[in-house]
Parts: sequence; C-alpha cells; structure tokens
Amino acid sequence: MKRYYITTPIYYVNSAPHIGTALTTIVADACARFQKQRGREVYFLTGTDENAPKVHRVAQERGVPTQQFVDEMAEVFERAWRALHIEYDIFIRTTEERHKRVVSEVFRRLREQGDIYKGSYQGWYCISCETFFASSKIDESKTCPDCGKPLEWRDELCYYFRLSDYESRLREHILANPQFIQPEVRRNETLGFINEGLQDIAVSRTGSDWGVPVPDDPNSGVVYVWFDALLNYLTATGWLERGEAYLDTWPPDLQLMGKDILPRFHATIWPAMLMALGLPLPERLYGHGWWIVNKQKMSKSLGNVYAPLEVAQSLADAAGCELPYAVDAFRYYMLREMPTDADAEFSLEGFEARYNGDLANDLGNLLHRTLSMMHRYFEGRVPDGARLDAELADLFAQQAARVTEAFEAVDFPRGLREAWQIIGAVNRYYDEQAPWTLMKQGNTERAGQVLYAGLIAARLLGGLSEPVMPQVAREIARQLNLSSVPCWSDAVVMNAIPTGHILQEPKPIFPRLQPQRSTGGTPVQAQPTLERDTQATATITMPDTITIDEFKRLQIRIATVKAAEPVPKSTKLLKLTLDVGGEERTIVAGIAEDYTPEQVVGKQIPVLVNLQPALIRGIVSEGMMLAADVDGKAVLLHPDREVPSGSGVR
RNA sequence: GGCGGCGUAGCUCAGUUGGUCAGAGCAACCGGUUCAUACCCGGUGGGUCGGCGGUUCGAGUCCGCCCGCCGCUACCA
Repeated sequence: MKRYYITTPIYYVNSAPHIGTALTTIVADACARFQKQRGREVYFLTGTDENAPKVHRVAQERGVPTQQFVDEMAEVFERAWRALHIEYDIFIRTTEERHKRVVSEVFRRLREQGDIYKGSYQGWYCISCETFFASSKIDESKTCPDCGKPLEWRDELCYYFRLSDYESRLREHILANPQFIQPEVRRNETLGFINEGLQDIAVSRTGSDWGVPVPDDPNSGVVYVWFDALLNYLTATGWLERGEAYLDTWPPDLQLMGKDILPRFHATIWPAMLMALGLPLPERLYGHGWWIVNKQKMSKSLGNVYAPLEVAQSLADAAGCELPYAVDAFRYYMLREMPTDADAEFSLEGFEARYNGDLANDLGNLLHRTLSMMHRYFEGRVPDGARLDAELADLFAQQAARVTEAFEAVDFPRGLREAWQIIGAVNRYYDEQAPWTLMKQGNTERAGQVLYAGLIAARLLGGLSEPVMPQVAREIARQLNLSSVPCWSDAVVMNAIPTGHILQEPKPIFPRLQPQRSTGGTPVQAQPTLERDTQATATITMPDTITIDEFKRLQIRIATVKAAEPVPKSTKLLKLTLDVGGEERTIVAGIAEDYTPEQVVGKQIPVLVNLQPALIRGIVSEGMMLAADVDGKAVLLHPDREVPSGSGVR
C-alpha cells in the first residue's frame, strides 16, 4: 500500500526557524501524526534549501566557508524541529549528492526531449527572491514586485523551460481537480495567474558557482534554484535510485507551504515539471496564511520575528509548566489560530489566553478534577458497573467524527473547537450530576458512573489531541495509566477502561498563569506575563520608526523644473527635466492628473536624488519628487523662498 | 485603475443550496457551585449582520451601486 507522503517546503538556511516556518512544519507534523494515528504508513519530508546563491552570499558575508555554513544551519533546523516535537521521516538537504544527481538527470531528460532549450536572456532579476521578472511586469520599475528590493539587469545565455507549453494542461488539471489547490483563494489566484499567460522560465543562472552545475555544459552556470529545490520532493522518494519502488511513496498526498510560494511555484512550475517528466501530480497542495505581528507582516528586517522555542521556554518559566508541555502548548496555539486564507495575528497575549483558557482551565482541569475525585472517592480504582451514559457516548462519537473530518481538511482551528466541545459537555455533565453530592447522599454507584464519563473523555481527548500535542497526550495516558495513547479508531471505543483499572495520581500538566494581584485584595490590571520576560523572547523593535542614520541615507535636494512634458500613452505621468545644482536629471512623476506641464515649469521642488533609477514607460526616472498627498491628489511642495538649485534638505 | 475576497456582539470569529441565522468562544458584569489548577456551571450584552437601493410572501444569505480593508495585477516612485 502506498505511503501517505507529506511535505513541507525546504527552508532557506540563511536564517533560523521562526514562527512562520514553524507554522508550516507544525501543521505538517500534525497532519503526519494524524494519518499515522489513523493507521496509515506515513512518509513525512522536510529539509533545507542550501543551493541558493543567497545562501552562498550570506555565508560569505559572515566569512564562513559555504559548506560549513550550510552544515551548521541544517543542524540548527534539525535541532529546532526536534525540540518542537516534529517527527519527520526524512530531512533532505539539497547539497546531498543524490539530490544533485536527480537535478542533473531531470535537466538532461527535459533538455533531450526539448522541454528545456537554450536561449538568450535579458531581464530583471531579484537576487533575494531568486526570480526573474518579465519585462512586462516591471517596465515601470526596477524594484522587485515581491520584496521591493532593487533588481539587477541580467543579460546572459541560458536555458529555458517550456512552461508556456503546459499552460492549458495545467489549467485543465486545476479545473478538473478542485482539491488540487487549497484553500479556494489560492486556487483562484493560481488560475488568474495562469490565465494571464505563462512564459517560459529561465532555468539556469550564471554569476555564481554555488549550486548544481548545468550538466554537460560547464559554461552555463548552475541550475535555477527553484528548479533545483522543487525536485527535492522527488529525490526524497528514491526516484532514480530505487527503480519502480519509489512509487510506494510518490506522488505526494499533501504538500504544505505558505501562501506566497503556492501559485507561482508549487502550482505552476512544479506540476509542469512533473508533466514534462511524465510523473503523476501531487494530490493536494495547501497554502496557509501568514502570521502578522502588531498588524505588520513578520519579517527579519522589521525585527518582529519570534523564535518558537524561546516563546515556549518563556511560557514554561512564567507558568511553571514543564518544557515539553509548553512546547505542545505552543503547537496548540499555532494550530488553533492557524491562518488559513487570510493572515492572522500572532501575539503572546493570545498565546497566554489559549494556554490559560483552553489548556489549563479546560483540558488540564478536566483531567485533574476527574482523577482527584476518582482518588478521593474510589481510591483510584475504576468502580464496578461504571458505564458511559448513552447520550454522552453519542456526543463523544459525533464530535470525534467532526474532528476527523476537520483534521483531514487541514482545518485545525475547527477540529480543535470540535474536540473542545467534549470538555464543555463533561463539565456541564458534572455540574448537573454533581458526583460530590451523590457521594454525600451515599449514591456511590451513580457517582462512579458519572466520573467514568470524565475518564473516557480524557482518554478520547488524549487520542484526538495527539497530533497536536504528542507529549501532552502521552502524559494524559500516563495519568490514566494506559499503556499508550490510543490510536484513532481505538480512542472512540467508549467503555474502554475496565472495572478495577488503577489510575495514577493527578498532576497538573498546565499550571495556570497567575495574573498579578495587589495585597489589598483588589485585582490590578493583569500583566501579560510573557511580555515582562523580554530576555527570553525576541526583541521587538518599533516597526514604524527609523534611526537618524537611516534617514541620513536619503539624499533630498531642491530641484528647479526646467522643462515638463506629458509622457505619451499615459494619463498620469509627466516627464520632468530638473536642475539639481548644475546636474540635470530626468524624472517621471505621476502628477499629470493634478498639474499641467505649464504649471510646474520653473517651480522648485524637493527631490529624492539617490533613489534607485527606474524605467517607466521607456523613460529612465532618476529620482522621486516629494509632494503632499491630499486624498490621493499630489500637491507640490516649495521652499519658503527661492533657493539655489541643488540645495540639500535636512 | 482592473480582477478576486472580505466587512456579523468590546475582541476573535461560525453562519450549507434565502424562511428559529441573529450565533459560538474570549473579555466584562451578575448569580450558582465547591470535586478541581481562584476552577466549573448558568444568566446578562439593547450587534440597523459596512451603507443605500432592488428581487422575494420572506435576505448576513441573491442582484446593483457606494464606503472601508486585504490579496493579485497595473501607466505608484
């Protein structure tokens, strides 16, 4: 029987794991554990992308040999994932020889059959994103449409992959297989992208010798890193090495990633490559949303990057929770709040709220109160005749089915909500039945039955939450004195704990985070406990401030407008010729709807002169005019009195 | 500017094909309970379901327009 093959992207090793990569990997791990628990054989792949020129560059900047650098970083990732209880089956590194052989072989085959051909390339390239951009996409700009960094002009002979040949087949496949790209937003986005027309992509790069050399053509540089990287999914199955046996794993059942690399790469280039190779396509591609922090996209440059382990460690310290359970709590938070189509806010306050509310008060307390009563009333032995009420049994089974369905759909927020319904039901049941009152009335038999519901619920919850919180599930099983966490089908067996079964002493798994209280008994504002521990969490800078040094990098000068004319075939643009203190500059400004050429000639305006030049409508714009923005309309700024052209602005 | 999506209680959000759909969780307040990790249970929230029209016996749920936010894209710079 074919293994359930699940993948994460391989991660760039130029920075350590953060909550973004952790999200993808934790989701993948939870999916993998879920499938395993359901009895499937699972093959779970993650790894590192080490062939990127960017990686080479970062290593050089740090003065470390690149191979040594990637070795160290791969180790950082493996350690981080193990610490987060990620149970992958294979960790692939693209610098491995066997992967390089696969890349070479695929390149050769596609070149032989004409899917890869040699041509010349002139175009704009973003080093950071490792991506070429069609001139149609950037002819008004010289910055990367994705990351905003300056693009480099490349003019080189290189190999192309005939992506355009696969346009209609891709579209047909996507239309015929609704589950292929999820969620729906990404599917629509991909279709939109494809419908604009796919162009052949350059799949070789010169300028760096770090990577897989183009086979049999030593002067053609290395294979494009995306072409290289995507093939890791194939390498990991043993394709090329194991004959037909790789089909016990191929194709992937579920490929997870962030939404940014789904439409353009995993949903177009990747399946097109596979079509060219004549291989079956992945069953399902799933792109999740991103975490945002303080309403801002998380990024290293903004300095709002959290390290998962530090977040977990600081919770452990603040709450007195054992680290493995704090890590599981972090996993729970990631999955409970997992961004699906839209982005979601990550915050320590939110994490704490989930910890106290869902884990300490709900899950932890239910287990603890149940075991406490079992020990107090029954000396820790399951009493005779204990049996689950039919009504509760039905509810448990129904909720378990809903959890299954949600997990299968990679909808962990919904699945966990459904699982937690069980906790609410048992708490209400306890309240109605009041086993403590039954005991006082001497009705021990009924009390035992009621508490039995709590035991079964705890056992079931341990099973249902195992994909999310494996260590916690184990601890629940230990306290219930079960030999192991029940597998999925076994977890829903309702009267599975036998009469006479001995239970362990209860011990809180998630000690509650205590809000601060004043000695006078008046509650004071609860302090976000984690936030006080700034040592343990990543530093968060004020994202919307810059330093004076950063400001000084902007060279703003007063320019005098010598000439102005409309830009042909444009409605918004004026071409301005400026005197910037003896030097003449041409800039293109989007003010034609607000000013006529006559109105601006002779005016003095502040201009940012050290902006990266941009090609706009075929005109090189060498700077940016500063103007007030009034409801989208430009209003020119002038010096208080006439000043020499080229005067600096500070 | 174009295409797509979204805008539901203080916060985070559920709401299939139009008719108990006006909801859940959290926060707050009130009450109850005491087995439990000051926990749990119940109650309360005057939400014009972004705004204005329309279709319909009946619309968060369909249509049009407008406002706001997001994504992709574009003659943003």
